[in-house]
Amino acid sequence: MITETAHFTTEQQKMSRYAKAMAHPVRVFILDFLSERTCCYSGDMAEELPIARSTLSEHLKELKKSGLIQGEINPPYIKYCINREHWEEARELFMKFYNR
Amino acid sequence: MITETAHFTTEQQKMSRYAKAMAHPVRVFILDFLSERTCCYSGDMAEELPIARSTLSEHLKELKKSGLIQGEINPPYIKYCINREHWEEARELFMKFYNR
DNA sequence: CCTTTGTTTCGTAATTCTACGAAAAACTAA
DNA sequence: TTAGTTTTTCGTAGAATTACGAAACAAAGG
Repeated sequence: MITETAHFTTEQQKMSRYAKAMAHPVRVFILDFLSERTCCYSGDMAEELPIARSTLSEHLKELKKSGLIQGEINPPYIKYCINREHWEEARELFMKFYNR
Repeated sequence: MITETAHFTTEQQKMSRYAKAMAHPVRVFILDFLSERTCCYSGDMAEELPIARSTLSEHLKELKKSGLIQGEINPPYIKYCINREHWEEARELFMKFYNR
């Protein structure tokens, strides 16, 4: 993997990171699901997905890593929601990218 | 990999495919580069990227597979350009996705 | 203290991605 | 025909992704 970031603009690097977060149907589903409600728990999504809970957990971790979602621990639950700040950043990047 | 597509909408599947195409800085660079001019050759891009030509070729293949670009053979050159139809589809999907 | 509950982490395995150089392909020009 | 140009395909290798079940965690309730 090329990590010589010098050749790419910050925007190009951010774009690719957000895109990577969205590069799996389960993760797009999660983002859709979360943006339809204020927040929800991992279990709510697990019921609607044909994957193991541990797998869902890994996808949630990926999305957290990208910044698009955040998880608030409230044991034994974890409340997930969209991270509006990064969502907005991604929105602007994709807007700018596609509208030309 | 989950290919039981029944659980995901067509839009979710398309989104994830377009996002996957954009999930690498080199490929974002290529899309940027192509959308700044009408068309160009593989060699034009190779000069500006710190990767082997064969690697660039693989990234171009990925982008072609996604539909975002197309290549017109004009030996010994291959003229690449944005595929406007699929670009527009991706644009609309990302718009709809992020604007809510 | 032990159990239950919701979730994550770990160990593991199969698949996919990224990358390179060497070789092949495809057409032109000499 | 031979040589030259541009680009892709192939063989290979290492890294990352996706997936699962078992085990671990962390707090609440009995």
